[in-house]
Amino acid sequence: MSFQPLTQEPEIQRRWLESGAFRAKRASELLPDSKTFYMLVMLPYPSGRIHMGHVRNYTLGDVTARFRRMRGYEVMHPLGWDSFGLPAENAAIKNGIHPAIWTRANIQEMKGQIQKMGISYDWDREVASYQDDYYRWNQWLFLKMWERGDVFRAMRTVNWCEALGTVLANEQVVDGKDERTGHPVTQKPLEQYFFKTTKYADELLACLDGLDWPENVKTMQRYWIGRSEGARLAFDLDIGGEVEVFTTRLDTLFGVTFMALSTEHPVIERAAETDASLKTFCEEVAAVSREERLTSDVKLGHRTALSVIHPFTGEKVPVFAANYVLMDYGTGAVMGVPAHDERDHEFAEKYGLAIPKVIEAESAWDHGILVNSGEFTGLTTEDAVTAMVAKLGDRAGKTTTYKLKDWGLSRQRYWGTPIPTVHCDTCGVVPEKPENLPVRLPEDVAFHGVGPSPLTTSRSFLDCACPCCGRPARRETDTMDTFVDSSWYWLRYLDPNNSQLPFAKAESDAWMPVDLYVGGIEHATMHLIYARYFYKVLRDLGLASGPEPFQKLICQGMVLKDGSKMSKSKGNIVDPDEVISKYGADALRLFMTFAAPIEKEIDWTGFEGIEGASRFLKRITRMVEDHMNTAEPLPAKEQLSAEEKALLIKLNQTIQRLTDDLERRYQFNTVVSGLMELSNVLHDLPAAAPHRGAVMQHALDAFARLMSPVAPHLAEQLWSQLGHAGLCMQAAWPGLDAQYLEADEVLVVVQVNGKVRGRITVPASATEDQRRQAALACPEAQSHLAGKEIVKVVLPPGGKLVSIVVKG
RNA sequence: GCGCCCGUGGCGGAAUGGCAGACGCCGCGGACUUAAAAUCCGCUGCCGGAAACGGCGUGCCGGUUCGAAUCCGGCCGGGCGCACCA
Repeated sequence: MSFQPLTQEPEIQRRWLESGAFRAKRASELLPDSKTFYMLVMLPYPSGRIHMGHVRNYTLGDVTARFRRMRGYEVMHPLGWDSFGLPAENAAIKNGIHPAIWTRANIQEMKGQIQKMGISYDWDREVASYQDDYYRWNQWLFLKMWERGDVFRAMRTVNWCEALGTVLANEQVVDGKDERTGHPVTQKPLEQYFFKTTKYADELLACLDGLDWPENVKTMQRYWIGRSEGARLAFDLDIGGEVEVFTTRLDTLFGVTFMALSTEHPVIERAAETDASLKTFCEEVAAVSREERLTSDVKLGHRTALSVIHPFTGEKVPVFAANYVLMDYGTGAVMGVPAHDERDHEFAEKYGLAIPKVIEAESAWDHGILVNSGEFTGLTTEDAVTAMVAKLGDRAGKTTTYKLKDWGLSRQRYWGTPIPTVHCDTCGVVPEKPENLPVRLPEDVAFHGVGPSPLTTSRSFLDCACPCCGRPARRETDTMDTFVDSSWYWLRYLDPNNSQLPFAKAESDAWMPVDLYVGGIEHATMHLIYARYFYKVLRDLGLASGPEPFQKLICQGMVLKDGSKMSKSKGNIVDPDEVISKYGADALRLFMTFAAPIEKEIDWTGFEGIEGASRFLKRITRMVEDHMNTAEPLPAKEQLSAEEKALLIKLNQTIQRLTDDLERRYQFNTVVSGLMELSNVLHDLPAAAPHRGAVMQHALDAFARLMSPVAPHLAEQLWSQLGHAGLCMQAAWPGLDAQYLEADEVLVVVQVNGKVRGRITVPASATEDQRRQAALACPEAQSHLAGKEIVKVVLPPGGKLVSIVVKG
């Protein structure tokens, strides 16, 4: 049978599904000595169509899953849908259809496309976050976290659009206006729910060291967590009360000439009530948009009528409101030491403040020895901090702060998991009872695109009984950030039908941690921090074991077209379906695997690459067609011709290399080049080779299995043609035959002073001394040795090279 | 500004301190064909040479080593992330 992917691939996909070959075992079915492998790809958003980024991601995951199955592992390889979020709601506004209908249709469409790729997902484990048997467990976990004190409520500013009467996400705000309608957007404080992620900041930081993740992702997370050791110190206000600062340089305390407070600091807000010009200043700072803040670092300040008292000198220090002090880091207040801090220096120069030097060091911003610092003069930075903390008593203490923020999970939206709390006039905000879950999204809603979330207008949703006192109460209308959905989904795959718990611990103990997680670099911080945080919470709830969910992470590069990202607006999308309907799934998979190393970008320049992949598959097919099946056993090594032996050596070297590439190196592109090299050698075997039939049968049997992870459809077809009854994907990965790993004679390179001057062939069994003698005798080397003194001869391990060092 | 990653033929890339450019794409020559496509055979880093062969060569400069694309230091260029974090 020739290469006819368009008719053959669907047929083979049907055989796979009927045989249940993709099904993963439950914990109870695993044997004590079963080796398991959990292959996970990032949860996709059902936008409507798959794109080349998905194709690349899923192909590489599938190659690994299929390879591990053939290596005898029990493999978990599931997929689901990140199916809550804004686009569905926008589509509902635009087209007048319910988000659920839009979402369901998209999932169906994309699932069909993925199935055409021949990806070996266990579809019985498919989950979708918009379904209530998924999101009820978001709610259940929320209640558990509430009980443990891991959830709290606090004020936070949001992007508020008065004209639309709604809250907007950061990416919806452009130039301080709603990007859709152009209505102005302002900042408005709102009471919202938070997860206490900072509670795990230290552990999240410490555990990074043990993870087999790309270094740049780990670095990004370390920076994101932003641990900083320093001290807190309280200054007394002249009008009573105090202001606490956080500083990493308590040793510079005698250099303080001003106090800079955030415009949102409570002390400033109170002062602004009686100080009109301060109030104006604060409003001006607040009016600066996010983008402007990011591009400009001009320092602005406003001197208040307040002062604080220096704890050692007793001098009065003026208090400023300043735009460069962030309310949500440290205490929102900074002690200004212009001589030893770059930002404070700029500020002091601008406002004419004194800049007294109190540290002697190489540069102004370095640690050093204290000067002009009273009794602390002469101490080092480190000793001074300790001494000052001791002297200041209750007023100061060493402390650690983080850039990591608590996770604000409230969204004022319809299409998300309802937060399971109730507002009661008597009891306040109280959690819903677990037995009342799920709190379902109401159906009696309309989508206008104006005004608050439809949840706030649905009587059937709003009206409820207080879980504490039973009196009429109002349901919470905030829904959860969709990052909650994606923070534990891989555990639900393990037990998708459990109606008692989000998942059974036996299942997570059997499969966790995930052995390989593949996805885009864009999730380096947010998703991958939230997911790690959730896993630690789940562990502390007794639901999961182990500190970390994802042992190995690979971030695959983007698929580009002519150097830029494929997007609808640019009109440069290459549709995977089109490629499959012309070349077949195997050709696309092969090209995606071969084109570049996994972490690099691929530029889809044209169809040359896919043509090449298709050509290779045709060549392989022809080779099997031209071969006559035989049951004749492989003859002993001594009986084989030189070419036949060479072929078997190449075969075994290829098996060894591919196994290492797939098992240890996760280097997929060289798997394909290895297959191509082997096919070239098979192709070159002379027609008259004495044992051609048996040798080719042996080699092709192995070849079909070696190509099976990358081009599984054609591998099945060839496997059948080669006379095998079962599925190739269920056959064992080829083993190594040690006698064919090395040739009888090996090539040895001869270097003179580091340059290659000759090549000799010696028996594989040659001793070091024999190799040395043969190298020295080699004529090409001789011409470079004549008249020179041999200083030494180096024979590195491996025996493939002799390095001669000469002088004169 | 700070941090991380990456610089190899016309292109994608290979080389796990040991023959730089595997494998593929493009291109060129040939076979088959009335012709074309497909397929098959061959060539293809640069300079010199008819060839044998020689020289140069992995962004640049230096170092370690018998030996460096690979390790170390400095610089140049590109990408990504963070960005007033006290």
